Amino acid sequence: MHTYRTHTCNELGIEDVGKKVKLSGFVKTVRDLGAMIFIDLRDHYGVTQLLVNNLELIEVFHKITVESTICVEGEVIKRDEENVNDNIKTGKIEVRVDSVEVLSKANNILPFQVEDSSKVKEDLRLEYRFLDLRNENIHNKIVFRAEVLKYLRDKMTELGFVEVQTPILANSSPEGARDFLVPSRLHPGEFYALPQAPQQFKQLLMISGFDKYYQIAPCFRDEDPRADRSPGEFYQLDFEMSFATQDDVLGVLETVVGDTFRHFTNSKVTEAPFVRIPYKEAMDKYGIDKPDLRNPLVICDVTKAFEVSDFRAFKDKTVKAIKINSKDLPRKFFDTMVDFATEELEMKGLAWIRLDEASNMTGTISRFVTPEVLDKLKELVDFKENEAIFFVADEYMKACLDAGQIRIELGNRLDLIEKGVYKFCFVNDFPMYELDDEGKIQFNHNPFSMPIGGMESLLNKSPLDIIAYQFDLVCNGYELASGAVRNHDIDIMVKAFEIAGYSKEEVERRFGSLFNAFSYGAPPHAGAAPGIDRMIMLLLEENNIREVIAFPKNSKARDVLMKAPAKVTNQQLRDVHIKVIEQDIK
RNA sequence: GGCCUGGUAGUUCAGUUGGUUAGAACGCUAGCCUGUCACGCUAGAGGUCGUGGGUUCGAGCCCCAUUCAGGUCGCCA
Repeated sequence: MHTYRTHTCNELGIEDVGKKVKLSGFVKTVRDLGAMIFIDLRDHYGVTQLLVNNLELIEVFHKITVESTICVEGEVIKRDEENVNDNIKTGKIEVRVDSVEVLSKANNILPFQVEDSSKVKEDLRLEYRFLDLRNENIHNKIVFRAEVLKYLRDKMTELGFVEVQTPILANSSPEGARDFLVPSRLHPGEFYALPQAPQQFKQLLMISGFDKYYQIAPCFRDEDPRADRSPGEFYQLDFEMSFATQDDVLGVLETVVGDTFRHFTNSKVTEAPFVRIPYKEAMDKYGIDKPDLRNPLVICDVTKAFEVSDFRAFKDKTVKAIKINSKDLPRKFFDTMVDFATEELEMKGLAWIRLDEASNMTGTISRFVTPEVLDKLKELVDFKENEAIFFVADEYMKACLDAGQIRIELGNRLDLIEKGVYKFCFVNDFPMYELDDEGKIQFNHNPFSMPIGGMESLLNKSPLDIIAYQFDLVCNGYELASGAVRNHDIDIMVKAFEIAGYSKEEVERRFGSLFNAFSYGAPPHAGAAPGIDRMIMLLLEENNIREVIAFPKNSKARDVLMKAPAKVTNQQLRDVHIKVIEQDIK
């Protein structure tokens, strides 16, 4: 019977010496010593060294190019002690080749060498992703991803969740990111949309009584990418629970995500319960809704200290302060921070003062810091010798956000970020509504979230003061999951949409199916969705999400390997009743 | 859509104030080599300096436009 191999390239050891074996794989390297040639043969599993020392075969091997696939037969021989290679598992033996068959020849000039593909320009790597993925390190990230996926599935199953697959050809949801549209052939002028998340389906599943649903769900959003955000498509561990409270969902996240991080890394991982930081507090203390808790710096509000001051730049402003240890810091450090603030962040300025070891004060606003103000600062932030304070003054939210960026930059420049640790927290109590650019009230997060206090809050509170059962799971400054207690009460939902300016008829029209389903008995339910790509990226300590995706799009959302998107034939367009506007094509 | 950075050999990069024939390493081709494992040694081929215009006696280098890429802001319920 014909076979390609008796063993993989990671299998043979000292116990196999003397065996006749057959191996297949890729030619990784050729070391030609004249009367003998060494070949490293690579497959998915590992590497085995081949020895060719017969004259006829040497002639054949001279024609074999690197990265070709070959099949060899030969005998396993023991390497002498001094020739053992401890870098590979099969390093104690080699296979002396008796015959070879070239299965598929590779071009002699490769677009790049597989061994250093990670240094190559990304576009070229992606165009030849099939070669790039032969590189052991890159290959292993995809294998690692498979292990994480299996672990997540096992974990969710263990916790009693049922995996249900929801449609890919779905409907357009008017809220949120732009949809990817799919024209319908059978229904001229109508479109499917690829789901931005299985949000409405999973809520329907709760109404169907599935109690605990999960899915490793593809999500599609037509938005611009970031280093940590895959363009177009990404995967979420989407789950939803019936008769569940916010704490029930947070508990599942703590277990599933926490255990996953503990299982796949040796780093320190936050123990449950993860700290819960209300949105307002996150903005006050960290100036961001996804704080990196590895950074020890905390923002303080010192508005009160300057109330007594006549420093005009701070007059009637919120003043935020970040205190650092400034011992041995050169003056230049402060100047470059000011440059960063004004140039990178386009802030109006960045004030600072410092106290030397003798408590002498210097800094850009030292002459405005009267003894009275200084006393107040000492009281508010415990300001001492050998410390410095950076000040950000602006209208409240802008001051928070700017101070947040300064905090991050100081953490990096002063090398304060704790290493080898995953610090989790929940940010909860997000506001239900916010103002858009025109000052109109709109949903801040998910329109299907339950307001805390229910109908009573909607009726009695000012919209911007209403808080939702809406939360994020944050890890080292990355938003890892978003979740909420859903609004399952039809009256509350109508009211919630009314506040955002939607009539009952409009809600019925846009979310008709879900709206209708809520009229037939809905369990209170809640859920969340951790981002899988981002989780794997964190586990592998990658800062580019494309490294953990087998066939990623480039940062212009193009698949440079398969050449998508691409033009289609006129017949295909006619089939789906689409006419392309020529002026739109450059 | 805005801003920042970049595009030089198959790949990664260097290229001085604008000045002779644009270099290096790896890869490739040919040759030598019986213990290599990033093998070594010798020789060789390989370039529209992203593209188009301009300034100049002269442009890889300066100016303008454009394109592609990476990052970032907007955006991401």
